[in-house]
Amino acid sequence: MVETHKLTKNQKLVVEALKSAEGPLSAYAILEELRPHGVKAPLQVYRALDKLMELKLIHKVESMSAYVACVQPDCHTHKTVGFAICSSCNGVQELPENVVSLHLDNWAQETGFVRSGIALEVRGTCKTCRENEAAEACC
Amino acid sequence: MVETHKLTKNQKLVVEALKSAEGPLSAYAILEELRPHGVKAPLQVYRALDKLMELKLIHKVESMSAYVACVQPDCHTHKTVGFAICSSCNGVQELPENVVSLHLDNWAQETGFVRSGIALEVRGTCKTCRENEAAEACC
DNA sequence: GAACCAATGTAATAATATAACAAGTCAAGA
DNA sequence: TCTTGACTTGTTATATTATTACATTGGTTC
Repeated sequence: MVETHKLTKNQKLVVEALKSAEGPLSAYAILEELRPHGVKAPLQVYRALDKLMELKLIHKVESMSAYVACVQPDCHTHKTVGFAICSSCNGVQELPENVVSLHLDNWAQETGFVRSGIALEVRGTCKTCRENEAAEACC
Repeated sequence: MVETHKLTKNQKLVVEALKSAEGPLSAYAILEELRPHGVKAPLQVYRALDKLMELKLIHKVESMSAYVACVQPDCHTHKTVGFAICSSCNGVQELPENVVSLHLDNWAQETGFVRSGIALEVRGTCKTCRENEAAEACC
């Protein structure tokens, strides 16, 4: 279990905002949401985000400049992290660790590159949006 | 062969700047480099970048907000693209297509997610930097 | 308490990216 | 040739994302 009780006030606020969000939030979206709770400046959010990423409680979706709470139960132990992002609804699904790593290990060994982390962002259209688009087109 | 002769003036300038660069360049770094050639505004660069990405002649390294010319000979046919980024020197190596795709296909089929593109950014330390660090530490 | 370290608050600014609109270019067809 | 329309361009202004710098607070250790 993660020791969430050690988090500071701002860190708790930020991680809770992300957990209760539908999808990824930008730093400034988080700021707006937390203004009523006394968070006033971008830096307060960014500092909390940095620490939370260090603790592997959240992730940054690089291609969106946005942040998500990790949904996988033992995510803080992951070395491999990926997302599937729907270009239509901006929804994000986490990719299980096993979809990626294997081949990379070989490549890393061959080239002498030592991995510390990975960002995998798959773009596409999710099932729901695809079905909606099909429904609109058919009639 | 790619039809580079169809590129507009700004597009040619931008792609050439990226090709002759050591590593990834930010949009504003490109702008500074091209000022002597009459490029004056960020939008001129961003528009060229957009088109070049559409043509698959260059790629964006999301986690650096920077852009690189594709080095793989048939890169414009790739659906899968990845980079290994050294956290020490910021150098970027392109990952061959075959290191990633397999497992993703299964996952995509299971979840009904239709892929259109992929951004894979592996963080770590490259061989050269690792050796340099080792040399510094040993004595 | 004094010294210290980490977290905080605040203001200012840097870096990255887009919106809005006017104007120029060029090929296809009347 | 003229004109229409799609596309590219130039320019200004502005939005969005992220960091620097510095003063302050709050607890921990000696």
